[in-house]
Amino acid sequence: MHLVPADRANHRTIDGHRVCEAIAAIGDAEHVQAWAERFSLLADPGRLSLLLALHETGPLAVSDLAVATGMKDPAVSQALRLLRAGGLVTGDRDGRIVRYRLIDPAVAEVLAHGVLGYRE
Amino acid sequence: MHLVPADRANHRTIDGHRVCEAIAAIGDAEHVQAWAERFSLLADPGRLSLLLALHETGPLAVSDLAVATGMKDPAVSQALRLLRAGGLVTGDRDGRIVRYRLIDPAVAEVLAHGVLGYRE
DNA sequence: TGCAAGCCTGCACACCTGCGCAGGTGTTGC
DNA sequence: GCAACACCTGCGCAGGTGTGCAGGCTTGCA
Repeated sequence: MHLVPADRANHRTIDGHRVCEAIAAIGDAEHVQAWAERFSLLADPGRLSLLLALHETGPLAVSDLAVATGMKDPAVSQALRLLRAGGLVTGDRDGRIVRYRLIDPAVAEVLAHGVLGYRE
Repeated sequence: MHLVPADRANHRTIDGHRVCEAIAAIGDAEHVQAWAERFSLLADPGRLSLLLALHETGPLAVSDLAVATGMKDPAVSQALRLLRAGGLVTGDRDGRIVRYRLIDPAVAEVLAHGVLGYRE
């Protein structure tokens, strides 16, 4: 395996073959970037609380989310906008109420196996 | 279930019982905070690449990680310091070489079931 | 029609973060 | 001792991020 890009080939390495394995493990840069952005959305307690509520409880209105999380409604709205821009949630309008729900299966998996799976 | 804290009890709610379910789903604030910090560490492409390399390949030296990720060694060192402070990795010194490895099982789970599980 | 509920937006503020450079510490080998 | 190597640290810059407030928009109901 010669996965080391040409611009780094002249660097010294300690375990050359392990470097190639590591490059293979990291994989596509765009894939890593996409996941980093996902995790960035999960990295705020407010947004994480919103996602947990939506994941476990299902469709919820903005004002109910505000009460459940203790956030103010502009903050909830702003957080949901970011989550919607990232493709993690979507909102269904019902009159003057908008109910949001989680639509990203990968994030749902992370919440289930990670956050909810490791709380004692 | 009356899980709504007293300071929010006077707010109007759309689905009162769902709010309580949501509060139960969110759980402990410290737990959410701890996971938000974990995700914050995963939210950088550089750190995420390092963690993927360590997770799949095992113990790796700093300079090898720099070659594998294309980062400069101060950046790798800085990233590893943050990951170490967060309890995600640890380093074993062998002479002038320090080999790092992933020690957080929850993060390993997220990497396996999330990042690596959802790449097609 | 008038009013309130529900939700969204814009703006300004302080804060934090990642990065690169230069330089430092400790170890190995000549 | 001296030089090369592996790794770490401090500093400053640029850029992004969360937050609060005030206000606007649309919908539903009397």
